[in-house]
Amino acid sequence: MNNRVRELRGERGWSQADLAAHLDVSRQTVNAIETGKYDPSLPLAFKLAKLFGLAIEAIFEPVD
Amino acid sequence: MNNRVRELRGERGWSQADLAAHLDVSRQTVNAIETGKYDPSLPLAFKLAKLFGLAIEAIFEPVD
DNA sequence: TTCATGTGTAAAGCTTGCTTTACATGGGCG
DNA sequence: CGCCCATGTAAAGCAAGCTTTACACATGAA
Repeated sequence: MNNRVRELRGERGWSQADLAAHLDVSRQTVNAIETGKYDPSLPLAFKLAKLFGLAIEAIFEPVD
Repeated sequence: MNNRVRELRGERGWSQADLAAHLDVSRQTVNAIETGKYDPSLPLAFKLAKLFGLAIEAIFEPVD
């Protein structure tokens, strides 16, 4: 699963810690998602989509 | 998180076992998602969306 | 140089997602 | 009645998501 989280975060000038605070998760979780260590849960994917004002499909892409 | 999986499955005349086979998961996993025991992973949500020809947002709704 | 900030990573531990096996119930059909 | 099918649920176990604490490194500013 590829994602555009780092790019979208960068557009807003946010640090990983800033984004983590907005999502109410740890900074390590944001880092793990950005670096592809694991995929977010579905609820967290929805939080990201809402925060960035995008559809989940516009942020995440199943790589198969 | 509410979802329309049971409804969408019903429209196709599929059993939980049928849907599970299409998704390559166990029947118990389909049942657990339909009965709200837990949410699917993001990759499984993408599989459901693709199978039903819908956006993830059209199947799942964060209840908050 | 010293310090703060941002990022990457690691370990231990808890919770959630998913598996296999198994049993119970209800409905329809012979 | 006896049988099949669909569904619900439970237990045990493994994998994935997320936490806290902690350390390393790079960059930029004082």
